[in-house]
Amino acid sequence: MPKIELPDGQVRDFPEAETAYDVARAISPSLAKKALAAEVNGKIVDLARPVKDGDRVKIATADDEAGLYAMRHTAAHILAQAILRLYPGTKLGVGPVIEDGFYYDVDPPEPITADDLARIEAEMKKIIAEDLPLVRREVTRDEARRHYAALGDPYKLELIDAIPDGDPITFYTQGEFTDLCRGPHVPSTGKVKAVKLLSVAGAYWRGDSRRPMLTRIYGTAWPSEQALKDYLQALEEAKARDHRKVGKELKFFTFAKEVGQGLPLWLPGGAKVRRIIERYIVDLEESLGYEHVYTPVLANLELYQISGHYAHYHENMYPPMALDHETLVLRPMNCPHHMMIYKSEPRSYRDLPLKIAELGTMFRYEASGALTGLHRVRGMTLNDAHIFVTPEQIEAVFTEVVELIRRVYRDFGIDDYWFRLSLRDPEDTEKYVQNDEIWNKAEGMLRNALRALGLDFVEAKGEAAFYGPKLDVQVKTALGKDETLSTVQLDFVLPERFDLTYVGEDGEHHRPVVIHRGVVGTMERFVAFLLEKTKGALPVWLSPEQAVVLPVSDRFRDAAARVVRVLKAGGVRARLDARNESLNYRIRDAQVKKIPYTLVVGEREAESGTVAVRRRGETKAEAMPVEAFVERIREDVAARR
RNA sequence: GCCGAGUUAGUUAAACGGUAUAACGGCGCACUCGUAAUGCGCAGUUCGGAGUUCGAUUCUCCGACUCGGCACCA
Repeated sequence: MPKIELPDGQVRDFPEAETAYDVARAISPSLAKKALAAEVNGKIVDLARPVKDGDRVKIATADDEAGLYAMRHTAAHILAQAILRLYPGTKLGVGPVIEDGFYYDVDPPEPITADDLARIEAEMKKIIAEDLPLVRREVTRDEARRHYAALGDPYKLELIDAIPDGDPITFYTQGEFTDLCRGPHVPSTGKVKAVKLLSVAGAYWRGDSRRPMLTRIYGTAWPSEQALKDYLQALEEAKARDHRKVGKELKFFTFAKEVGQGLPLWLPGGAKVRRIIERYIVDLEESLGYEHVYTPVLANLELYQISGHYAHYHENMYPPMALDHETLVLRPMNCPHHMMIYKSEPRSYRDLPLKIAELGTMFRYEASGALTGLHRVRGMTLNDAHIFVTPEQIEAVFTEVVELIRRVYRDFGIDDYWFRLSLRDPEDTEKYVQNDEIWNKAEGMLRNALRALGLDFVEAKGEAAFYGPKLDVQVKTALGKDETLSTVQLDFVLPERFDLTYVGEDGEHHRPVVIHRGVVGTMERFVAFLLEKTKGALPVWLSPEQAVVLPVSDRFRDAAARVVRVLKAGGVRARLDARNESLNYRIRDAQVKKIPYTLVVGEREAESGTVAVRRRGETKAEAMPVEAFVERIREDVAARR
């Protein structure tokens, strides 16, 4: 007589119930119909799984994460089944659920391209219409191996071998198709309501670039056609925010193959925004005791051999140039130069923390396939600083930097971000400087400081810099990809390698610790992020043009020009648009160009010394004296609106 | 770098292997206009190279770049 605890906390008797599905049926027939999976004691399982006395059971429908998960997981199996029907002999990799969808990695006997997706999708719809039940079966390792040996599928065999001893090995069968899978799944293929295949791409087997490349097919699945349609529309809207599109329309930046891949040209509008951001951050940092410097983008290779960059990072560096008696490299990072500034004179504990900052331009040889607009480039300028501290100062300075980051994000209106503590992968001996003691110490310190700050953060193994762990501040791009905007890194390695010292209170030499930090990050990525966040409608304080002044007709051209002069004298970035076009045309143009304020000057305004002010995105205009408008802009800028 | 798909005017797009187009933008002319597109006119080496063909924007090959992923990463 199983007594089952339901999500609302009530405990009920389900005399006949053997499975989660029985529980759903006993609660209500309509729930049984909608049921896709179940959560039993917090674990997502098939509806057909047995329940026992004392279990906590929640029936999952398409409205629940668990239900959607099971549905998309089954959709992945349907995809694999469809591919096997159309491309017999295809070998299967993995087919997991991802955010908003699923994919399956396959190795077909003939290439599958985007043109084939419609066919595969049609076959999937057939399988859904067949409403094939999914049957779970636990198998022995031997049986599983025999199954895939017979099919000649090396990938599944490898997956079987990777399952730890003692873990159950399960097969799910739907119709003629059986897949190695831990589940859970919906009860039958007909429960998958709306599917669509989105794209096809190459993906290395097990994420390893030394291993074969499989064909990955991405798809999405939703509980209804309408939900699918809404999702596809959201995808389209996301594309409209893409900084590559917006940046092109607003003429913020461009690329030219004659200049080079991944080397952006900042056009006047983008350059203006960048300069505003640069002035903002330099002023702010100087007010906090940072000292801004300039150092060259080239350096002797030796500098990067001392730092260890050449050993650990040379694949991302442009190759050395041997000239005269020097061998030079383009710098991929600014740190070594700042180490040399530290070393340029003896330092005392009284000098610390010493904050050396620079808008440092650097060049990294990024893989060609990684380049994406301004998000990933080969030439970039970083809002960089290196803070030299005593070991005792680490936590206080780290905290101060995190607070600076939060302040800057507030000023830019960025509120959707999260912290990632990036740690080394101790297994990866090639990437990371070897010194267990230092790593453990550094990682422990960061973790403690974050806890003391009371910040939520996720830990990510293998994301650290080669010389130390770091705190990354993560945001999402318009297309939904995670990206690092800011970073704070703890470094015990460079001070050693450069033999940095300071004289302590005791008169002895001590080793400082370096904190690397980028707050605004690279100007390229930051501006790209702002463009995507605002869809190009930048706040007044950042807009390259804050106001455009439109004379109603030529008769008011002089009056409008006078207004522009007053605005400019008042510090407003204003422009006259007296083109031989209709007023409506020029208003539309100003809206399309996302200019915050459009000012119309006609007879009424010319006589009274006013302007008719229309805000971006609004249709009503408000008349005010020119001086009042200047004041309004000043308020906007002061409030960083 | 790897897998796949693309590349036509400043931009977005069209053109069975048979005269290269349209819209927007730009420029010129007319209109002198009151809050999201006034009318008319003007301007083009189909990414580069090679090949197939009587003839290539279209087919084939090579290269460059862009896009979607993977790997890498601020």
